[in-house]
Amino acid sequence: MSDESRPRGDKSSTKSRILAAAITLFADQGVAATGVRAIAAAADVHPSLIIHYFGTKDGLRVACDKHVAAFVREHKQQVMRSAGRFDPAALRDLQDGPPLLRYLARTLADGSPHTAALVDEMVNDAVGYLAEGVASGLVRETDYPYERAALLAIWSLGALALHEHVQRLLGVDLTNLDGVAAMESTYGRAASELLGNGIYRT
Amino acid sequence: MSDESRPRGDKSSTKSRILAAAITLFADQGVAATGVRAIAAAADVHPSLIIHYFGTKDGLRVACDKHVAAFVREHKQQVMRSAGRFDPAALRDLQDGPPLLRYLARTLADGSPHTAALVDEMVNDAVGYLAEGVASGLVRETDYPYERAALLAIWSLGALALHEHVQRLLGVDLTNLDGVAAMESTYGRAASELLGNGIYRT
DNA sequence: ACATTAATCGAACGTTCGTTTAGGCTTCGG
DNA sequence: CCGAAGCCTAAACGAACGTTCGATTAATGT
Repeated sequence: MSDESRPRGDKSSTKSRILAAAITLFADQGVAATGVRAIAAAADVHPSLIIHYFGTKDGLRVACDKHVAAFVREHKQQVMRSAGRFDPAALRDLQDGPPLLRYLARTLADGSPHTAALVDEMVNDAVGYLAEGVASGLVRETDYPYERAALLAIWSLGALALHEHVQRLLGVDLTNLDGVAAMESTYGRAASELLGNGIYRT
Repeated sequence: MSDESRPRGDKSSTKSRILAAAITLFADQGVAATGVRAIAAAADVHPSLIIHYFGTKDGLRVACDKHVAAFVREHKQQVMRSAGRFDPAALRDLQDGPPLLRYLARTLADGSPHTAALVDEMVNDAVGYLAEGVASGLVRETDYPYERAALLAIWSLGALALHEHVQRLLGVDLTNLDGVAAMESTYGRAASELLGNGIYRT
């Protein structure tokens, strides 16, 4: 490999290689079940280097949280599939790299402060989106706009958290899908019908 | 001769005390983050006794899965709150004892075979319930009854899995609620509106 | 009364955990 | 050239992990 611009190996990449490996393993097995040694092996570095860079294992977890949160903040609408508009191209970044959405799904259920803040932001954004929809006549009015937005967000993110079950039941992988495929999928079809008409006959 | 020898101490059942402690701690901290020693201390028994009864820690986890699954099977409709009918009295058992719903919420996201089977059952039951609703004219028809049932189940269970966020956003604790309170809650109100009318203006 | 069996404890096993400490290399400014 | 600085490794620490083994106690069958 050619590396001459940076000191040892790849400099800027080592830290992010650790981060990527950590996100992958945390997403796959959970944080508590993943040891620093396994992460180090996956990143091809020495375990103590992780401590050197991130201080502690929990520091690494926080760094992962922040990294994923930063990414999701840039692609909020795409993550909230069932209630938003789609920009398929923006999700291309998800196809490669560490499984950020699977990591998010993990931490949604595990509960981290950063994820909680992220969810709060998404709900507030959803309130705005839905208000725009109401103003343009596309979305029904409601007496409880905040609660409606919160519930839509919960349902979207809950489905993401249970993506294994969604995959098994509906054959759709919510963590590995771009927006177009989501709308054309079984999940998207059923969601459109439910949110379009409701279930109860009027 | 079949069942019991109740030799030592008081112990209505030491085994079930261990099970209850394990469910509580697993629900609170996750399986991987909970040690057998902590469970043993909570159940006030010696750690090796857990191994003696359940063979291995994973055997204990499986026993917890089965125990929770058995309980949920008896109260299926109550767990699937947003899509079903309610029998408030049947949930009284949840107020005391180990936090079975919190444990279920954990394993829904963590993924265990028993939980997956349980979810599959609930979806199939929901198909039946919804078909009855259609027959009685209460529920809209659909071209995709299975997908609709699956998605409703996913949303209900997903909200349960994200109960911490639901609590924070809507002030409702889905793991500690009986059916009536669920319908009167912010969550129930928003869910009724969404599933009743949909969001999109027709 | 005695042998049997189940229930429970106490102590230790070997492993893995997260972390610490010390020190090699490499690169580079003076 | 040299010493400082940064990247990274090697070896080891104490604690906690899941588990094993053997002994002790109490109920049961005969």
